[in-house]
Amino acid sequence: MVTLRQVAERAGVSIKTVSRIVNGDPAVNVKTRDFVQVHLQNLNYIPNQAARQMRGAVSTVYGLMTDAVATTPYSVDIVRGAQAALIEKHQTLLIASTDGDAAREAELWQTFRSHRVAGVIYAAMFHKAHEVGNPAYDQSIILANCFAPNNDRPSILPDDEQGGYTQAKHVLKLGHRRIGVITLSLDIVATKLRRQGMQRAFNEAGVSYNLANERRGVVGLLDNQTLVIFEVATEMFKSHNRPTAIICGNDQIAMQVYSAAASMGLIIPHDLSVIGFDDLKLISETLRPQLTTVALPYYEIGHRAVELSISAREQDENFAPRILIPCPLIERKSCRKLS
Amino acid sequence: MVTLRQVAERAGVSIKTVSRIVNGDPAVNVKTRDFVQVHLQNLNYIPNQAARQMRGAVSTVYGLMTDAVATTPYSVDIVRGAQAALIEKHQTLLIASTDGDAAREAELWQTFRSHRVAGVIYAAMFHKAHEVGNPAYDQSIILANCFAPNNDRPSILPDDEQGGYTQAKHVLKLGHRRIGVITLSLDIVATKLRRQGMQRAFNEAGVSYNLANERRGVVGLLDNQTLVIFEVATEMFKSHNRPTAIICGNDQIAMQVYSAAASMGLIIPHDLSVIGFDDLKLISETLRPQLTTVALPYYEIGHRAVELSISAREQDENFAPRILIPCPLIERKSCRKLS
DNA sequence: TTGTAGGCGTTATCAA
DNA sequence: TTGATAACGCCTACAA
Repeated sequence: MVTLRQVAERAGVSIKTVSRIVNGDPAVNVKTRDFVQVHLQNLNYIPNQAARQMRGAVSTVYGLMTDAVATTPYSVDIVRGAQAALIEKHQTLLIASTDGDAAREAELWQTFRSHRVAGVIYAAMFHKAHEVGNPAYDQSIILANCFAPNNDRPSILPDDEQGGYTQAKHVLKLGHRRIGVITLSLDIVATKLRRQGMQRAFNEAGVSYNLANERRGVVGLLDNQTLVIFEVATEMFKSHNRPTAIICGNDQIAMQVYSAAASMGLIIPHDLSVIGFDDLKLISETLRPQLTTVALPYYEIGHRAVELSISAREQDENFAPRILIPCPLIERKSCRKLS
Repeated sequence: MVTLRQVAERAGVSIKTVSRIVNGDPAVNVKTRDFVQVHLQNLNYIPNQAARQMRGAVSTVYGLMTDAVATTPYSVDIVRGAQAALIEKHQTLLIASTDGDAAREAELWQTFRSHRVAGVIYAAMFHKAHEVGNPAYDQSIILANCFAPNNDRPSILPDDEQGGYTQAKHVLKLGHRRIGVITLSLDIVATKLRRQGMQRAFNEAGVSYNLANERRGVVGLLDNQTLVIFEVATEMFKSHNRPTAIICGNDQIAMQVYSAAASMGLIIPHDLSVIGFDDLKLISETLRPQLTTVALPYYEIGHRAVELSISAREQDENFAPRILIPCPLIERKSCRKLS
């Protein structure tokens, strides 16, 4: 690798002069600059980050730690969002996955420390609590799509309460009153929050939220039991008072509802309105009719997490905001207005 | 950050002694070792990678460059595979995305060079040719899910020819003879390769591959035109000689075929066998019946790419193997044996 | 406007 | 078995 010294020798100037030029210091003669720049080009000089950083400069590398267990495929958009935010600032991203293993996580904190990363984002692949297992990491840690049990760390989260509200509000506004709900498992954070949101929407509309119309689904993406939804939906449709709209805990559930509806001869959205959650485009854009749903703002979460990480460096250690990112309604073709 | 010097002072030994202990040099008195190790622990010493690397050690960081345009959600498994392979070797991964922009790519080569990464993997999100745009990167570059137009770089690719063969072989073996094919766009590499594979299977079975049964689909995942498949399939089913099996270019196409079949009252697999490609679990495991398909081995591709990168460091510059990873058949419930 | 000296944290060399 | 010294490439402080 070419060093400043080598360029300096070729150009017949001092190391410092070359350094100035590389770093755009204006205090340098234009002629010298142009002259040296040619050599810089010819030798294809690239500054050595390690050396720069050792000299005391702030690291240009951020760390991103993920727990890639039971991954939903679109949650990697968190990573994309983070990358995008970082590239704007000419920073780079060191990435690693714990696979949900605490020992691995501990190792990774060491690794990140060893690289003196400027900050780290811990990103969970679904919304949950996570106690960061680092005994002694001293830079900023931002939680993305997860939160500290004691709320003592900055975190960026999807606003699931608002998401549930948005789902319910949408179908209510379209005039639906007999509304079925098929949720994810009750033990995940998002389910509870969304239900609160739905209840709020029902209250506002002066409709009582009828638990009897709620069914519990299954969360596991890779879980064969998701097929259970088909039965659940079918049973709902057989009811003498069958719902005119179904609110689903995610798009996969909605997909099953489509199947169940088709098998009973119900036409969506004419006979039945369906609204999903997540906006898994693979599903939402491929279903016929395309699925109206509420999106999980993963990209935005990653993006904001990086911004927060950067700004956190100037905060004191009690800095622990909890930032909620809205889940937008994505209107497509699966809901109709009752007249 | 704690340095060797600080530990040395505390322990009352020389810097070099501490260094020896940190690096597991056996030439050190056991007593000294134990004694110093206590201080190492107490002060929570972590070696500074930048300093180590500057001293001339080999970098422990690899670079991964992706082109995240029009991403299929599961192709990120390439990244997972790469991470897994790297963690086994206690290496880390610097990651960045070009977004398909050549200027950005050029910048990234500089960045990677600047960090003196030990090697880089360029991973495409779908199988294609890619001319690496690096004027002067001198370490090993491995192409994952893509290949150099001149075949002058090592690359790891899915064996699409074998994948197509596997699809066709499967339905032929089940006794199907009237077989419809809905491909991806013809301008992508995979389509041509898979068709060759299908033709090979047909030849082996002594059946002629009838182009009249082939329809061209659309590749764009985010493309509304995928809905066109529904019409294509419906038209096929209306034919007086309707196919008993459909080979699909991907699982999304298969999903559309399911819809079309349902709307015509055809039961899968009784009236129609369907085989997909990609194994997008979100779809393949959620469809009813679950979809028989051929998987794209993304994880494996990422894993092998890293292994290749590591071994490539000892090769001369003409090292340019082209390694094909098989696409395995994932048998589920959507195909039946004709009796 | 340009250059010199020194030091960042680590490891290799050589000496004790 | 241990330690002093130099060097890696860069940048800051200071001087010319």
